[in-house]
This record gives sequence, structure tokens and C-alpha cells, in this order.
Amino acid sequence: MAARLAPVTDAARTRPLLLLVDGHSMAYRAFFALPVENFSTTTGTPTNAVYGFTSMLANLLRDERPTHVGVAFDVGRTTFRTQAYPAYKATRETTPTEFVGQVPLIKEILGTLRIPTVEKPDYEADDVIATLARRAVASGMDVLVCTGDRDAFQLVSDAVTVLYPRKGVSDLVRFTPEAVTEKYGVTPECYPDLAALVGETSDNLPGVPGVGPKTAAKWITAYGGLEGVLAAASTVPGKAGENLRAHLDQVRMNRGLNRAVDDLELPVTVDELAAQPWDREAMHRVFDALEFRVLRERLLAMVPEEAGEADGFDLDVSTPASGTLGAWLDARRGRVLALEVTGRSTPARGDAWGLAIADGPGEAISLDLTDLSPADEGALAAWLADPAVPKAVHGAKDAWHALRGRGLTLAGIEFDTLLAAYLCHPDQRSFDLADLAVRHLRRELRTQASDDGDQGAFELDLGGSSGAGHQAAVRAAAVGELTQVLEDELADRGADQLMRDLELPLVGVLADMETLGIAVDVEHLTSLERGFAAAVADAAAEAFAVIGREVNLGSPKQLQEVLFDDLQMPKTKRIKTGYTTDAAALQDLYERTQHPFLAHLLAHRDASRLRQTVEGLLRSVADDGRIHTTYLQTIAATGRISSTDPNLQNIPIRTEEGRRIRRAFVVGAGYESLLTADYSQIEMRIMAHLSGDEGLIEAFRSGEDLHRYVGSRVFGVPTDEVTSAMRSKIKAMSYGLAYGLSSFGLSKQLTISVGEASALMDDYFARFGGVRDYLAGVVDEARRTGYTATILGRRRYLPDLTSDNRQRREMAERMALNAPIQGSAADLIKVAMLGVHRGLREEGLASRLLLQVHDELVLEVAPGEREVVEALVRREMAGAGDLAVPLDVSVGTGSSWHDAGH
DNA sequence: CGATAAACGTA
DNA sequence: CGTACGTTTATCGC
Repeated sequence: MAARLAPVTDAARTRPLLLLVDGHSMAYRAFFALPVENFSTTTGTPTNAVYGFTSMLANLLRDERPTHVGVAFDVGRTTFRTQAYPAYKATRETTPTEFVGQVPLIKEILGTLRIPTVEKPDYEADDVIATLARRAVASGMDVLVCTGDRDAFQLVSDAVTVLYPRKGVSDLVRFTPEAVTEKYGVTPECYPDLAALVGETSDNLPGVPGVGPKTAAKWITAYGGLEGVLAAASTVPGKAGENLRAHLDQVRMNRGLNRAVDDLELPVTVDELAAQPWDREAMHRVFDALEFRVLRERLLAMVPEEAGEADGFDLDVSTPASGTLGAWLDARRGRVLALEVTGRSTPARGDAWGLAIADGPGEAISLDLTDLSPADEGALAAWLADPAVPKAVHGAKDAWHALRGRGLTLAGIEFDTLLAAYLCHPDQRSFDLADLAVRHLRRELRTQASDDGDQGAFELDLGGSSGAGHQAAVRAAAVGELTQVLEDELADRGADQLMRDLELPLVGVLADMETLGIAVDVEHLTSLERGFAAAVADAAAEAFAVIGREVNLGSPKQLQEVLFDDLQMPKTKRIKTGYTTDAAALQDLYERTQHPFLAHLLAHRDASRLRQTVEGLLRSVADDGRIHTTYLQTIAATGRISSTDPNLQNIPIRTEEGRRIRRAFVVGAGYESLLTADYSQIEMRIMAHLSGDEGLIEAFRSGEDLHRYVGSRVFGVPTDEVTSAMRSKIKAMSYGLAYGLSSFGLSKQLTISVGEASALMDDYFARFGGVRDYLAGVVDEARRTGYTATILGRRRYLPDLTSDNRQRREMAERMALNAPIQGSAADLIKVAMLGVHRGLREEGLASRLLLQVHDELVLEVAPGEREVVEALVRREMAGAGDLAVPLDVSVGTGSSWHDAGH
């Protein structure tokens, strides 16, 4: 492995360099230098000290290139110094708990970097550093000491430099002997003399009153050191001299305490501080957990990669001679070969120019698709398209789009390492092949060619056995090896069936949907854009007129000034940057103040939001007059798919203005209508199924309006006496339960007291006890097993359920409540999509599936197929699962998405 | 330029 | 102090 902190061949240096860091001191500085609000994980763990410390360390490793590194830590608060002088450091405030928790994290990071941490009970980090520094210098090394403790200046010499933070942790001042003398007027060895006279507030060591660094330096120079000063104390003139005589004991004690001990017995030797290769797998794990993406990249970028190392991919890469590709492929029939496609995977506009195929770990070929002989092209096309030829790939959908752009059909995908990694670790957001290789294979994917960063090679060398071609071959080989590993891991996690029968077949369905896209009425969109833009301008003008000046209404910062400074409005909910200006808060303010500015601002928000949505859609219209979204199958931790570029899963529907945007999605030429089919109350039905609550199951079987039925039971009135207010309370609570809603949250949403909300929940659970038991049980079981599971066995791992951190734990509990419900719904609609897609094909229908919006499918219906398609969709959606309650499906058709809605 | 925060749309 | 997403804009640090 090439990871090495400093190449020993560094020509600029002749002597080895030891970097010694005072861990507590630097971490503590980082803790106060970086605002904790900006540095904590999504689950609330503070990481500001960890981040600051690691960032500083990364800079030092990069800039100083030490050959040896060690980090010293204090152990507890008592040392031989506090024994001798109990007041020592006694004024230090208790360390904040948010800081204490970060020290182990720092040590964990140091562990992954294989940097030893050194501690000595009863001594301070400074003493450890002094000892190691002395030994290093004795063996001919240079030493850098990084600490925020000025006592370390006594260590400075020709061979030892102290890096002292000026502000924060990134601005370090280099204290050489000259720098110390310049700043303090005494040599480094006399610095502790000076400090003894002046005192150190932070250590609770009083100095001689009236004596600052200037006087102290003058005395030390005049009398030749502290001993001289003390000996001559009786003759030192003036008030300062008087004070000195009154504080001789204190000064002597100060000097005793600030002397660094440099002959400790330590568990490590200087040699053992030699830089070691990093534990990259552990680094990924720890940095993932801390959510330090950029910092990890910064560190990894420092490591010079060397080609041909044992841990790389040692591959025999070739390009078959023209006309021999078919034979090469035939010779490997029956084996699962791994593929890597180089190209662009934009739906409907893909292209592929390179292809690598790996056969086992040692052999691969790479092809330039732009320059194949007709015979090879034919052989390749047949091989790719043959569903009976098993293949593995990382990201089958992207490969599918790219190959399609070159007229090639991809079938027979037996394994997808991207999907496999996602099913194993659904909470991960990205599954970069290089990362997977490091984690599961302990291999580096990078090769010399890619390290050079030579973009030119990419263009010039499409298929050869070096450069881009070699890189593709390495990736293909990695896919092959990952397939072996991940197949086992999938099976261990009980996800192999989910992979084979659901996610993998879904790839083709999604690829078809993306390729088809949905037709839009561009003229309609353009006219909407004009209208919304005019509304934006009007609202802005009126808003400015009210306050008499122009501000950027899109800037929360400027709005806060206007609202809370200029207009002196009551403060809203606190956010990181001050007070929120979100729509709910503005609405609330408007109801209380009736200030017209707020009305114009809200109107401006609405209109600009709509305009922005329309503009985005217009930008996305492809040459075929359709919008081709991309579905992401490996993003949502619950198992849902997401839609991007553009996101067609958040097209407005709630307001009339928003619904006008839905009218722009229309049936395409040659088709009869759009058909939408959605599951009604899918999540509550799944709740009923999973909980087995008889009352809730009966609610669905009765055919009565769900919320009305539940309301009648909770409030103890006949269903026809459930008022709409009661119904909406029940609806809010029912859905809230699936999200882990608390009585506090419910009270907030319904604007009732916590007591009322709590009573409402009690009444609910009194009638639907099965729901309560289920919700409690699901969290319990997940805590025990480590994961939740959906009806198809899709897992979500929630290690935070046992966290000591309440915020993290409760967050995980809410996730545990929601994941089986949201995830089961995702399972069901995926099954339905497969069924609809297959049914359309098997029945020879020309209608097609276009969109999925979590619980809704949108199809484009070919002329004359409406009835049969509706029956097919109803059958497949309702039959997607065998639940204790029926799966109701509502269907609508029309010439636009809006008109097809219901 | 890239990352983050705020805001807001959907299920 | 209710889950899951994606996109835009402003803002700030590098």
C-alpha cells in the first residue's frame, strides 16, 4: 500500500523530522475556535474539536512532511504538579462535556492514521513532549512541537521549533530561538524564568505584581537568569523590587512547576513514532461516521500513489486483435464476466465509448467502442444483449443508458455491485466503486494513469491497455471481485432475494421510464413562467413600497434585518443564523401584526417558488419535447426511489396555482391519455397490516372513510357525527404516528396544549392498542437486532438506537418507527411496477409506464387501451402484496397529469 | 469554486 | 421535539 505520510526520499530534507502535538491543548483550541453549530453530525454529535484538530494535523502533515509523528495527551486532571501545589490550574473551568466526548474520537482518527498517542499518568502532555523531543534531538532528529502551552518555549533550540497557535488552530506561529528572543527578550532556556516572574493566569500561578514580560526580561538579562535575580532580590530597586521580595517563594514555586520533565519513562520510543501506512478502511469508517467528507479527501489526496504495488490490481489487460472478440467471449461462456462501461449515461442521450470486460481477478480486455470492426461489433452486441449470458456491473442502469446510446442492448445482468452495496448499507449516500474496493477488497482502484490527472489521456486512449482503457479494466476487475464478496454479504443480510427478484429487475423498468420521459406542453409552461414572473415583480414592488427600500427578498439574512430590526416584529423560532423567516412563521407574524409587508412577502415567496419550478422544468425539456428524469435507486435509506434532474416527485399539487404546473405534463403524440393510479392510504394500511390491530383492520374492511371511522372510535361518537375538525385531528395523528410524532409535536401541529395532545393520543391508543404495541415492539426489536425490516425483508440498520446521546437515540427511534412503513410501501410499489411493466409487455400493449411518485404510477395510454390498462394496473397494484387489509387503488385518466389526477 | 444553510415542493 | 427525498438561492470560506 502506498499510503505513507512522508516519502523518505524527500530530497529537501536531510534529517528525520519528528512532529509532536499536544493533543488536548490543540483540540481544546479547535473546540473554541469553531462554532459547534457548524460542526456536528446530522444526528447532533459535536465534532468541532475533532474537525479542527484533524484539519490542523492534515495541514502539518502536508506542509512539514514529518517522518515521525506522535500526539501526547494529558491523563486526568491530577499530576505531580497538583500534588505539590493544589492551586495549580485550579481556576480552570470544568471541561465542557461536548469537548470531553470528542477526545476519544480524535484518538480514533489518530489510530486510523497509525499515529501513536502517548500518555503518562501524573504528568502532563508537555512533559511527554519534552522527553520525546530531547531523545529525538539526541538521535539526530529535528523536532516540531505543536502546542498552545507557552511553557513549551523552553524546549526551543536549533533542532526544536515550537508551533504556537496565534488564533484558531490553522494560524500557527513558528517559534525558533530567534523568534522567542525577539518576542520575549530572553533566550528559550530563560523563558521559564520569565514566566515564573510574570506568572501564568491560566495555570493559576500568580506572578510578581507589577512585573510584566518587559521588566522580567530586563532583570533576567541584567542579573544573568532567575537565580541571579533571586540572589540579587534585596538590591532590586523600586516598587517592583519590593514586590519581588514579597513574592520570592511564589516565584521559586512557579519556576519549579513550569519546568518540563524530560526524562520520563514512556511506553514508546522515538523510533516507534515513525510514520506508518494508514488504515484506510478504518479511516473510511470513522470519517463516514463523523461526516468528514472533504477532510477525508484532503488527507487521501496527500498520499502519493505508486503504481504496481502489491495492493493494487495486477491485471493483464489486452485488446483482442480485430475479429477475435467473438472467440474471446465464446471461450468464457457460462462464467459471470464483469463489465465496466465508459461513457455518458444521461437518459435518452447516452453514449458509450469504452468497455472493459474482466474475467476473474487477473485478466481483462478493454475495447474502444468507437473503433470496432463489424465482426467484433456484432459479437459484442449479441453478447451484451443475450439475457442468458450472465454479467456483473456497478450501476447497471447507467451502463444500460450509455450502451443504448451506441445502439447496444444490455441484458443478462446477474449482479450489480451498486445495488448490492446499497442493500447492505442503505444509509450510505454514495457507493463509489473505488470506496467499495477499499472497504471490501482492501484494494486501491487508482492507477498511475488516473493519478496523473491527465485528462488528455482520456480522450486519446479509449481502449488501449493503458490510460483510460486500463482504468476501465481495473474497474471491471474490481466489479468482478466485489461481486464475489457482496454476494455473500447480501446473503448474510438476507437481502439476496430482494436483490434478485426486486431491485435488479427494477433497473430495466426504471431505465425504460427514464428513456421514455413525459411529454410537456412547452407553450403552457412558458406562459406560466411569464405569469409567475409578473406576480413576483408585483409582489416585490409592493413589498418595497411598504418598507420604503429595496432588499433582496430571497435573502433570509436581509429579511431578518427588515423584520426584527427595522420593523421590530416579535421574534420567531430560533435557527442557526438568527430567527426563521419561513412561511409558517411569516403567516403567524402576519396574523399577529397584520403588517402588509408580510402579505407581499408571502405572495412573493409563492410566486418565485412557482416560477423557479417552471424555469427548472423548461430547462429540462429534451429535444424530443419530453422531460426525462433520472431515478436514483440507491439513495433513500428506506428503500424508496428518488427522482432527480429534474425531480418529478415534487411537482406541486396542493395549491391551485401549483396545479397549473401539472397541466403542463401532457399525453404525447400518438397516445390517448395519461393514466394515474395511486394507492390510497398505503402507509396506514401497512400500519394496520404490520400491527395486526383489529380495529384498524376493520376500519379498512368496512369501506368507511378511514379518518372518520377512527375518529368515531376515538371520540366515541357515530361516524356521521365526526366533525371535519375531529377528522383532521385524527388524520394528523394517524400519519404522525408513522413518523414517531410526540405529544409535543402533535400539540404544535394542532395548536392545542401538550396535555390535550397527550390525552388525544391516549384515547387513540385505548381504541387501537395493537398500534401502540406494534410501535413499541418495532423499536424494541430493532434495538435488539440492530435493524428494522419491511414486509419483503428490506433492512435498515440503526446502531444509534443504543446511543448514549439522547438526541441521536430518539432520532433513531423515529427512524425505526417509520422505516418499516415507508419501506414496505416502497416494496409494494416496486413489485407493482415490475408487474405493470411485465403485464404491458406480455399483453402486447403499447401503453407504457412513465413516472413513479412513491405511491402513484403515471402511464401513457395508447389508443384503445384505456380499459385494459386500467384493469392491469389495478390488478398489479392491488395484488402487489398479501396484506391483512385490501390495497385500494384509485385511477384517473385525462390528457394532462392534472386532469388524470383525482 | 465548493460547501452549507435556509427555504419549500412532494409522498 | 414527525419520516423520506431534491432544488434553488444566498452566503461564506478557501
